[in-house]
Amino acid sequence: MAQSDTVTRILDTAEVLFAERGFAETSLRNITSKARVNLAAVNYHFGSKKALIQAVFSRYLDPFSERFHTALDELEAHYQGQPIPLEVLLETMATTVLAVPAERNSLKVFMRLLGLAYSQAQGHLRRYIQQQYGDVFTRFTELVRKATPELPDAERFWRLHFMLGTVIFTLSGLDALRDIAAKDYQEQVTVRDLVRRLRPVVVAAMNAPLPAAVEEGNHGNAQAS
Amino acid sequence: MAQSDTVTRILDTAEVLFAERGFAETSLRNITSKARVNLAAVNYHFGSKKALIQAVFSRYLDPFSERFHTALDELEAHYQGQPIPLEVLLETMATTVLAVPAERNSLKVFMRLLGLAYSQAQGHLRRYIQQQYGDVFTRFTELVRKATPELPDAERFWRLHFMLGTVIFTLSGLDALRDIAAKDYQEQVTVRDLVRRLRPVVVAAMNAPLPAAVEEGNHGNAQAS
DNA sequence: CTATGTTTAAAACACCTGTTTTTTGGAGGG
DNA sequence: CCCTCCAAAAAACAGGTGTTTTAAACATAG
Repeated sequence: MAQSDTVTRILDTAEVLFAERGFAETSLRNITSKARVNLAAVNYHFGSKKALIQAVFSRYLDPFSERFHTALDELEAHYQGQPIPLEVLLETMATTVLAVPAERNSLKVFMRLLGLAYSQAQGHLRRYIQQQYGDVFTRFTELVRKATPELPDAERFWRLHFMLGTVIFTLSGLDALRDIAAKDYQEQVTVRDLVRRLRPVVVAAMNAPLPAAVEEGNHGNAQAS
Repeated sequence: MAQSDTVTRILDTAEVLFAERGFAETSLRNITSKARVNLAAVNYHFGSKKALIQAVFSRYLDPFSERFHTALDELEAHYQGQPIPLEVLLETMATTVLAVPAERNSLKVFMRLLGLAYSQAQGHLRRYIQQQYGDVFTRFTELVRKATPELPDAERFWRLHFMLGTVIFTLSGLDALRDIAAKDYQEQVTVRDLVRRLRPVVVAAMNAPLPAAVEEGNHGNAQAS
């Protein structure tokens, strides 16, 4: 019983503190004392603080990766080689992302962690995520490519990252934004409400007209919706 | 000569290291040794590390705030009470942002700093920026409101922050993204190129159709472009 | 030239960091 | 019963942190 109870208590506490304050600002003593666990337990069970950070991510990303793969399997089976519409792909991704933390902690923590993975230095983390979960992302982008054949590859690449920024930035900074929004519009916004607002914005952004060419006159300015 | 040279050397070095590694991961000894300045000089000239961080931001945001205010003055004078088109507002903001670091360090540093201000814990920084430069942002959003009268207030609020996330996320994580992009598309992307790509995406996102209503049937789904 | 106030330099301070080692506790299996 | 094994607790370690203090150098005004 006390077997792996310590491990999960460490993980549960660590993910919350990491999400709240970042990695460098969260000490092992913060974690272990709040988890009511001995300080040495972290290095005993995980080996190092870096390994603990990666373990926190794995506990979210492993289920996500698996669920998303099977969801894409089903989509591909259903569409039988035909390109899957962009809206369906985005909807599937959103659904999967929303489903994962439901069985764990809050979605907010998950998003904050993703945001930190990008913004904090922590080179080891980006490398770990890249080589551990890069294939899911690659598979998804390939499907998006088939769904938007009119988009130049580079343009699609950048727009996907634009939208990644939108989602991560919004949902990871949700608490602060929610405060401002509540102050100005006295409206209690939920995550699902935000996702509802995000959908048309993301679709419109992906379908935006191509930018004006850099050198020659404004050709290639056709509406793509 | 050695008068305020120490101060600027500290600021020049600090902003680069902060942008590269974040605030907590950058020690005063890192800064002072690289700037070839005595350790105590930081606390002597700035008072504390927090104050140094704020000083780094002020050196960017003070010129930006001033330039942006005068740019908006000119716009308002030119349009004489008529609503300023959204594209013009966005273009003006982009131009001002691009103009500020031209006389200082690179734009990349400026954007990284902005991203850190949001993502890092550092509550004092958000508070400082809010009460120091909040009025410029308020003025801008008010102009955007007049430019997009068909948008509900809450919707416009969220879309502005969606786009803020896009820009900050993209430009602050530019190095990492540039590496990936170069690997896949062997295309050396510049900041100005990215801004060119961002323009139609941001405009399309702001003009996206309203989201489906949350409770009742799908009314309120009118195209807003 | 002597004072005075300001800037640098060096050292010390008190504290916190991640990690390692040593010691203790308590189940199972022979 | 003893003994091994594994987890937990306590303590120690080596090093880094922001900040403060002390001492020296310097310029400038009286």
